[in-house]
Amino acid sequence: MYFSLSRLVSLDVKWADLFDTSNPTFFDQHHNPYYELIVIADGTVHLEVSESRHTLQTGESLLLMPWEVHRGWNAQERQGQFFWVQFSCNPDLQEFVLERASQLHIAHAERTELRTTEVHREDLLVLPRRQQSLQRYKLLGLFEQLVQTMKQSKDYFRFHATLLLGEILLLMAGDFLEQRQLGAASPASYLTFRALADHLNNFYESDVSKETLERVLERKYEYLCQVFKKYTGTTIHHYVHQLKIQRAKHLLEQTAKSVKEIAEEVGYPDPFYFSRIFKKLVGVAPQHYRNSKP
DNA sequence: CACTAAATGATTCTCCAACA
DNA sequence: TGTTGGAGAATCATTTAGTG
Repeated sequence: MYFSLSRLVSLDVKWADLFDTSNPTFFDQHHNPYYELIVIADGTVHLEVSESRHTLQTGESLLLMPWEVHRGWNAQERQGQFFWVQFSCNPDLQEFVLERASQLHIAHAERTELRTTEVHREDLLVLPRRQQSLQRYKLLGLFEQLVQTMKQSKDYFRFHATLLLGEILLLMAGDFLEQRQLGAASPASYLTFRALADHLNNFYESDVSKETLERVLERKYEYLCQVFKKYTGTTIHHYVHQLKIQRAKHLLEQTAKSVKEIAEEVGYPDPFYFSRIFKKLVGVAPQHYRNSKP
């Protein structure tokens, strides 16, 4: 079973601690209103979670859903210690159906965020319900820090705890990716795409013609379009317009420059054309946009 | 998989005029 | 000063077929 976590999530650590299974309450029923992540710190832990019984070794992790009932079992065997953290998460974790291994690849590299203000897609972290970490000491180290942080309750400890939890989740998701032997090498086309996007980001107001792009990147334009579309879902010039308009909006709000000057500055020699594009992308004409802002 | 050539359809861009 | 619209030319985007 797998879960996906949105990149745009807000996390909140509720509590974290180290639990020793010699504590007699280990065999009582436990449940809580939050997500709970358990990582075995030492020894073996026998844990029963809603009817299914797990035997977890050091470094293994188990992700519990809110209100999921869990308790220890197998009282005969000696058991160890585990870290746990309870957290809330918005949006919630989604159950993730992993049909093909390639889905992970898509989550990892297929679409990329550009430098515009709009969010084109959410990258999802994929977290397995149960997993043995490849970097168990790093994981346990992070947990140790998390528990310390929550105990000290000073400075920005809640903020720090959130970052630590994020790092823990990222580490686990990264491990999972690696275990799938995916996400290792970036394809060459991705590097081409990066170079292209960098060029657009830097020169969008001056020179992004077909010829220049071919010359700078030493690839045929047809290919560049193909690659750009593949990673972003949009076209080169649509992206350039977005960059220009984004800057124009800023200039309209923050300066007293005329529309004509702004058009010139962001890369539209023809102010008539600038107006038209602005209207198309923003919904209102430049001057109206400026007037509507306080 | 990375890339090119060629063909074709799509859109963007320029320039002009009319109007608020 | 700024917005909107049209017409035609210039560019751009996409597809298909093909190479190593």
